[in-house]
Formats: sequence, C-alpha cells, structure tokens
Amino acid sequence: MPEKIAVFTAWPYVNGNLHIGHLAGAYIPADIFVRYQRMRGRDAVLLSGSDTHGTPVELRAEREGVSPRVIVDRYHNLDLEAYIRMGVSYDLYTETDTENHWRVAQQMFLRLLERGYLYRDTMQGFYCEHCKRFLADRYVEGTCPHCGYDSARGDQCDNCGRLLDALELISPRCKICGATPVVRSTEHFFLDLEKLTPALREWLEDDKEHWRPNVLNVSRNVVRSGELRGRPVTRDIGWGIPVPVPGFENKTIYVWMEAVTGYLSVTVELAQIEGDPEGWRRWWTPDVRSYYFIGKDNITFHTIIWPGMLIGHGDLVLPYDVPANEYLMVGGRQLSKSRNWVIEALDYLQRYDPDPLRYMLTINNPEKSDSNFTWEEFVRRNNDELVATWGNLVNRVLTFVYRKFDGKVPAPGPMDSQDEALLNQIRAGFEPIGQLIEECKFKAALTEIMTLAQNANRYLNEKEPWAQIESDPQAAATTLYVCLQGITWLRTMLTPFLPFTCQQLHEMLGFDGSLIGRIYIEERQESKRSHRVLRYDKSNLVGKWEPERLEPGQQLRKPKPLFRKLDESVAEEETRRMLESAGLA
RNA sequence: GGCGGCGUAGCUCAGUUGGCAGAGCAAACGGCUCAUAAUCGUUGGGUCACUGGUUCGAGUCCAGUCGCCGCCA
Repeated sequence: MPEKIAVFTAWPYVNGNLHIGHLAGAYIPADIFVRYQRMRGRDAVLLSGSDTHGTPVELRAEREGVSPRVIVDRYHNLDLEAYIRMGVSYDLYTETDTENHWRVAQQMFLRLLERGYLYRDTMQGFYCEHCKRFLADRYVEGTCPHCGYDSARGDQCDNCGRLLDALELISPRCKICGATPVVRSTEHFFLDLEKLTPALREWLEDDKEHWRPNVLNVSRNVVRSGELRGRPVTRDIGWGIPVPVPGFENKTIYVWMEAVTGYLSVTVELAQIEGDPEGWRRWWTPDVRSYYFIGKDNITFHTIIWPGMLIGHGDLVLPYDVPANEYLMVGGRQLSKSRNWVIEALDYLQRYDPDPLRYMLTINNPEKSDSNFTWEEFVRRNNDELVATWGNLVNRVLTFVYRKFDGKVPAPGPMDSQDEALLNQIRAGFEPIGQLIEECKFKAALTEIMTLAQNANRYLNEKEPWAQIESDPQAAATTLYVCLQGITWLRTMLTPFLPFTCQQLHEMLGFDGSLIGRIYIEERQESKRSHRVLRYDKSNLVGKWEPERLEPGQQLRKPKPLFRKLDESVAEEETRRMLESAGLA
C-alpha cells in the first residue's frame, strides 16, 4: 500500500487572472511536490478549484449587467488555461459554484452546528436602503475620524493608514450608489474558536518540527495569546451558498468558510468521478499526509481556522504541513492588481515558454522571506543558467553524439576514476535532492541539480572528447556515454521542476512514453448545469525517481536546443511595458 | 496600535544546533573550441541595517532603534 499524499493549493478568487505571485507562492511549488511524489510511486493527488462567491463578483456582475456566473466562467476558464500551459498538474481543479460543493458546504455547516461549534449572535452593520443590501466594510466610504480625509474606506483610511471600524466613519455613504446607509442589527452564526482553542493548542504543540518556523510561530502565537474569538460564518449577501437553517434562507455562508470547505468537497467530487462515492474518505484518514500550499497572508486560515473546522467536524485528518511562502515582489514593489503592477501568467505565455518562468520562480522562490523578481534577473538566469549551463550541456553532448556516433548512444569502454566519479556523484544526488523536495526546500533542491550539471560541464572540459575522438575513439565513446547517462539522470531530477523541456529531452534521448502526463479540461454535468474542471491523465506516465540505465545503442532523436536565448533588450521592453501600464513611466 | 517575519558582496540570494563570512551573475586575467560566443580555471570585492548585552567566541542568542512585508484589532 503506497503512502497517500494529498496536496492542496489555496483556492484563488475569480476576480482576476493568475499572476506570477500566485504561481510562485503556491502553484509551482505544489506542482513540483506532487510530481515528485508521483515519481516516487506514492498515491499523490493535487487538488483545488476556483473560489467563485462573494461580494466582488456580485458587484462586478451588476456593473456589467450580467449574471455572476458570466464573471465566474470568464475567469475560471482563463485560470484553467493558465494552469494547463504552465503545467500545473491538478488531478482535479473544480470550483465552488457546483451542486456538489453546495451540498458539502451545507453539510459542514450543519455538522458544526449540531456538534455545538456554531453559535448565534447579533451584530451591527451598515445597510443601504437604496441598494437593499448590507455593506461590507470596504463598501462604505466616509470621513476619517482621525485625519479628516473624506474618502476613507470602512476598513482602513488610505490617507493616514489607520484601520477603522466602518461604524466610526463620519458621514458614511454607500460606495456603490452614494446613498447614506443606515445602521441595522443583523443576526449571524459564528464559529466558536474559543471552544476549539484547547484542541488547536494541543495539535499545534505536537510534532510540528517539520513546519517552517514562520508558519509555526505565527500560528502558535495566535493560539497561545488566547485571543481567539468567534468569527462570523454567515453574511447578508446574495451571491453565495444559502445557510441551511430555517429563518436564515436569505443569508449565505460566509465565503471564507464556504471556500475553505472546498478542500473537502473536491475530494468528494474526485471520488464521484472515479465511480466510488464513498472513496473521498481515503483522503481524510490518519495515514494521509496532507499539504496545503499557500501564501503567507493565508497562514492562520490554514493552521487555525480550517483545522478548527476539521476538529469540529471530527473524523477528518488535520494538515500535515502548511508550507506557506512569503511574497514575491516585482521590481521591488508589491504586486497589485488594482495598481496594475502584475505579470499575468497568460500574458507571459504569449511571449515566453513556461519552463524558464518555473525555473526563475523556483530558484528565487520566497520560501523564507520575500523575494524580488526583475526582468533583468529573469533574462540573466534564462541565458546564463538554463541556456548556458544546462541547455548547453545537453546540446553540446547530443549534437556531438548525433554527428559522430551515428545518432546512437555509444558503447562505453572501461571507465577510469574520473568517469566513475561523475557518475557516482550524479547518481548519489537522487537521495539528498529527493529529501530536500520532501522537506519542501525546492530552491535548495534545484540549486543542487544545477551544480551537478555544472560538474558535468567541467568533466567534459577535462576529458575533451573532441580531441579524444582523434586519438582514442573508444575513450571518446566512454566519455560521451558517461555524459549521456548523467544527462538522463539529471533529466529525471529536473522533471518536477521543468516538465516541458524534460519531456523534450526525454524524447531526444530516444525514450518513449510521457514523463509528465497530460492536463486536460473536462465538462462535468450535474442535474441543473455543467461546470468545467481540470483533470490529469497519468496513463503512459513513465518517470521514476531513480537512476534509469541508458542502454548503449539506443537511437537518439534529432537534438534541438531546449531553451531560447533571450536578447537583453527583453528586460528593458518588459520593464517599460510594466511601468507604462502602471502609470509609472 | 498588538503580534510575527525579514534587513548578508555592485545585483539576486544561501548560511542546520553560536566556532576562520558563501554561491551565481557582474568586474579583471587566463585555458579550450564539441556547444545557442555557450564552456572551464584564477583573482578582486562584505563594519552580516544600527546600538547595546550574554559568551572564550555572535551573521546566528537577548534587548532596543530604524526600514520593508504580512496578520490582527
């Protein structure tokens, strides 16, 4: 029975396109991790979906005069395309506006209610009589009570930066229609985090040595401080899942709670697809190791609130690890959709290939602290590391063999200590590099692999097969065999990181089958409507995390460069393009 | 305002339990020519944000200051 590994990623909200911050923070690391786990022969799945409900989508739909579904479909479909083209290999990527998710979210709600983890309370909020809706804090504007700024938002004043309670705004107005809202009281359900605190504290103190220090510190601190208070789990908005309690039909489950339940509903949907409706349970038993790849802004959600809900529900395994990343900055600035300071995945893919971005975002990943993406650095790493070190190693060896050895893997003669040393060194990489990936240290793992590639270049320079071929053809054959075998192993190790070019290399080396599987869109029909999901086809999958022997005589396919060298002007052009679109040029 | 994280070479970043500061690039010089002028070798370059403390010894531990990031109220 192989180990079971459930890999989850944060559910992105469907109000904009995926950008490199999302990719660096969660999706690329999660994909590397799950691809590696599959290569280890483990029963591993990557699961997530689009978060579709909530006020922003509702308002946008109203502004455009369409139904929220139109907005959801638009962005959901764009995200699906971005994942496919970036190679994020979801076994199932669904969305939250499905019958399945509605049912699971309502069941979760009722289960927590039955078991006494939800309570009712009354709160005050602004209500706009013109729009006929309660206003979330950021949809109320008014004069800041601290600095007098007249366009302060209900949650924060942009002028003096102070955080506000909407109720303290002077002369408040509805941001949507401008009318003056009134204060109304409204009854809501709350998640009883106080009651869950002892169990959460115990869990967070137990066997968490493998957690990242920042994640653990933040989480323990929140629980230890004893400040956990009830958190509302219902809202007075329309675009969401109705609260399944009599008298609350007009309210919806608060999106944070509803969306996070997606982790559960996506496994239920997967089981349905696989024809075993009860099969979802196998992802929630104590022997499953579940990983949640998220950004740092989401830490307490995944280390306190979601675990709290799981405890409240009972019989569901808690997260094994939450490898949260810090933030990716671009050009020293924080990414911001509203300020137009973004690099969207689909926009990037119009001009460049996926693997260089995967490489850049991994080698410079914000694992421990914020990191900075610049186009100069992107071009530099592409040219100096992917093209020059790894791509060129492959190219110089393959073209040489293709020309001088009739396109077949040469048969090696006796090996000397140098030959053995290189092979041993690369073969010995599988263990420690695999260990680094297991520990979610992707940056270090990739750096190690690149060092091995560099050593292969060194070996070539010392052996000089282009001279050997004149003086001692058998020795040249041995040297090139050693290189090809080493490249074969490096291909295996790089597959989780650079799936597209590794597949190309796999084929050039004369291997068959797929190293990387196939990601595709599937239409899922429910009783009232259908939705589109991402699926992953593992048939033909051949890659194993082990040193695969390269057979002498194997026929190579015609080599071509794995990576494109980028002109230095690319950095300037892209930087200028960004500055212009953000109005900073 | 409270809490947490970060601040290391010109640039982008590593630095497990405190023990002579590292890598890649950029810069300078040299070797090779199979390779997308790619590669390989050598050299130069840092008051580890600042101040104080603990210690035989601090980039690392403690306190404070400044700056950046996030969470919460």
